[in-house]
Amino acid sequence: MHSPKRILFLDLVLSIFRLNGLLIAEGDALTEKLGLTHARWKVIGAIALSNAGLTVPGVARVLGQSRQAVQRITDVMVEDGLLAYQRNPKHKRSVLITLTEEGNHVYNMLREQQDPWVMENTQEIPIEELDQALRLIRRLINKFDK
Amino acid sequence: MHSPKRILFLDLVLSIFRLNGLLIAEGDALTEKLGLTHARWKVIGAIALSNAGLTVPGVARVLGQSRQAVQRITDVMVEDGLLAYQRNPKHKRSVLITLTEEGNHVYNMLREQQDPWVMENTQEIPIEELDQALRLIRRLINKFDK
DNA sequence: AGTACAATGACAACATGCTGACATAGTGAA
DNA sequence: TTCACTATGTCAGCATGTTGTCATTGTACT
Repeated sequence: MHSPKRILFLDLVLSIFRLNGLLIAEGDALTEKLGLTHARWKVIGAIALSNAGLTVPGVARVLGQSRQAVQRITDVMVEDGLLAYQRNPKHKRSVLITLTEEGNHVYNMLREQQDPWVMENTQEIPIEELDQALRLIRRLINKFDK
Repeated sequence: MHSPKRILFLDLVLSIFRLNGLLIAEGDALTEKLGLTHARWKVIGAIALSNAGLTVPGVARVLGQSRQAVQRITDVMVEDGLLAYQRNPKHKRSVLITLTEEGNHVYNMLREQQDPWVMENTQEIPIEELDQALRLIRRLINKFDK
């Protein structure tokens, strides 16, 4: 039962693993000077993009990770002065995470690094191809994320 | 500079992270009964697919990982009786990894689990879409892997 | 109100990945 | 042959992810 589709799908899965590793390495290299790691810019990005403010489990849900993993990262980032915990009117213990002034500054620098990187790597790729690939990946995400 | 392409690409990157996590979870669930983890079936798969026999750094190159990470996994799998190290005529210290009888058995069971899973998850996806997505991902892999 | 269930923080154990460092083995060029 | 460079095994430290557990807080239903 070596249907072409089977081979293709397994190849796709392995390629996702591979690309994931490479993207993490790219992200780490890109943000090394900012003192960030991939785990940290994922968190910073999630918080920066949220208007209302996020709790730790909220960030975890956005990123599709365990709340414990996110908690560990945010605790360190608060120590480092990038994030701050603020009282949450909706919950006695579950605080809201916000970017400090320094966190905002780092986020802006992150954007400055990221923009040319994106440009460089999508230049010769038609937007339709990106769109199609994204749609397939989203389809798979929905299939596995219930 | 919020071009659609920029947004699209960042979205794609985040989706790859997300799908990667979900695929690992799927793989772990699928192979739990076999006593495997995602790190182990990646290694088993790489070795099973190689004709000539692979060394530890060889597996690492195939999987795009550090040789140290692979070494740690294979050492445990040898202890568990799934893999065996064999003398390498080409190198005094760098042994070849082979599947033991039990390793082969586990690999076959892995295939039996995997096949219906692949079927189930690709049923309504046209083969052309899979192919296009794979090609884009390969293109990105080549861009980042030098 | 009371009670069961879900969500959260906190801590621990563990699996995996990375890099760095060092000794040894293999390779290729002078 | 000799010597520099690369490849490999090995050990260590660290970052990040997962799951499990327990106490506490929120929520929803009766």
